[in-house]
Amino acid sequence: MDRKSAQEFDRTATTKTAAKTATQTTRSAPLTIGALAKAAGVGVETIRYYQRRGLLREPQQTRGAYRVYGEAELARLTAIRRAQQLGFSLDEIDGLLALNEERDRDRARDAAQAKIELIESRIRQLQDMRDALAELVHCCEHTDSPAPCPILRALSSA
Amino acid sequence: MDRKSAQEFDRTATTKTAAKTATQTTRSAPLTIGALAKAAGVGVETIRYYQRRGLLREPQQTRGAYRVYGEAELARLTAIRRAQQLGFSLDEIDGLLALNEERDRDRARDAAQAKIELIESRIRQLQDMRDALAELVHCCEHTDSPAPCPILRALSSA
DNA sequence: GTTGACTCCGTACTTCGGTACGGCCTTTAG
DNA sequence: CTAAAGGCCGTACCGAAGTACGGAGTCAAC
Repeated sequence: MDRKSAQEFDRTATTKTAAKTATQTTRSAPLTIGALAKAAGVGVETIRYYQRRGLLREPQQTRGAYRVYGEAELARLTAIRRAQQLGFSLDEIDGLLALNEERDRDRARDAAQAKIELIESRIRQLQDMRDALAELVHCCEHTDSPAPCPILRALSSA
Repeated sequence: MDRKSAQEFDRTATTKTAAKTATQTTRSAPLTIGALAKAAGVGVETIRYYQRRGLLREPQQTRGAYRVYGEAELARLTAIRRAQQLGFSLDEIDGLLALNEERDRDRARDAAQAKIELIESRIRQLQDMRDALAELVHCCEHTDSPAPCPILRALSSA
């Protein structure tokens, strides 16, 4: 009996795509979860984790007791990986991939812009750390030997 | 380590004589854990967490059933916070604060140098993300309206 | 002499993105 | 037919640095 699959998040999910996947997915490349994982370069457990999270649909089609995956799932995993490399979290990716390519350009651009700003603020933080550390190292290298370590002093001094 | 000195093991709550008579090193302000937390700008739970972790000693001195903290603990918490701001983990800080200011200068400098390199590699990663995102945003802003979003296309295209 | 704030202690939970384990079932190759 | 490989499921665990909670005890002020 089929698992009811908690995938009734109807976020206006482009009926076009839903209709096409039924015909396209099945006829391209039938994959087991293991084959899909290998093709996408992730672990089987990762796929199952994405499914639990609602980030990847469980395919409705099965071969015997096993689910059958296709190009749609592979494409989605690839998109997830790319978005991760751009710094998006899985939650953000979920939202991003639910956007409509034509109608939601503003939202996509805003998300990207916001992410840029977050990344840049993090970069500045890290640069501050690096500068402070570099200063201490420089100081350490230019202090004569019998003196206490300027780095450790910087941590402990009042 | 060398700061242990002779302290009375006074478990009875009735003796109040321990207040100022002791000629400790720098036992200036007797603090409860709450006062110490406030002074250090951390939460009480954080202090207790550091103690469990072995990063902060539990003071042997007590007033009644409560532990008494002093300048030493405050200084240590301050040092921990400073080291954290430089990007060190609590484990690393534990090691760092165990170093000897005179004898372990090399080790401190090496740790700082290694941390710098780690930070710089992280910065480069983030810059790559930012550049890729900026490129996409730029692309998005220079694409005519009825076209699909280049950002979303970049994620999903084959 | 009671109230209320504080302390102590142990434990569980948080975020994030997975990874691992164990048991059972199914599929498929030999 | 059988055995190995793989799939399915639920659950626990990882690391990092805490945060939260609950119960019991205690200190101090009024």
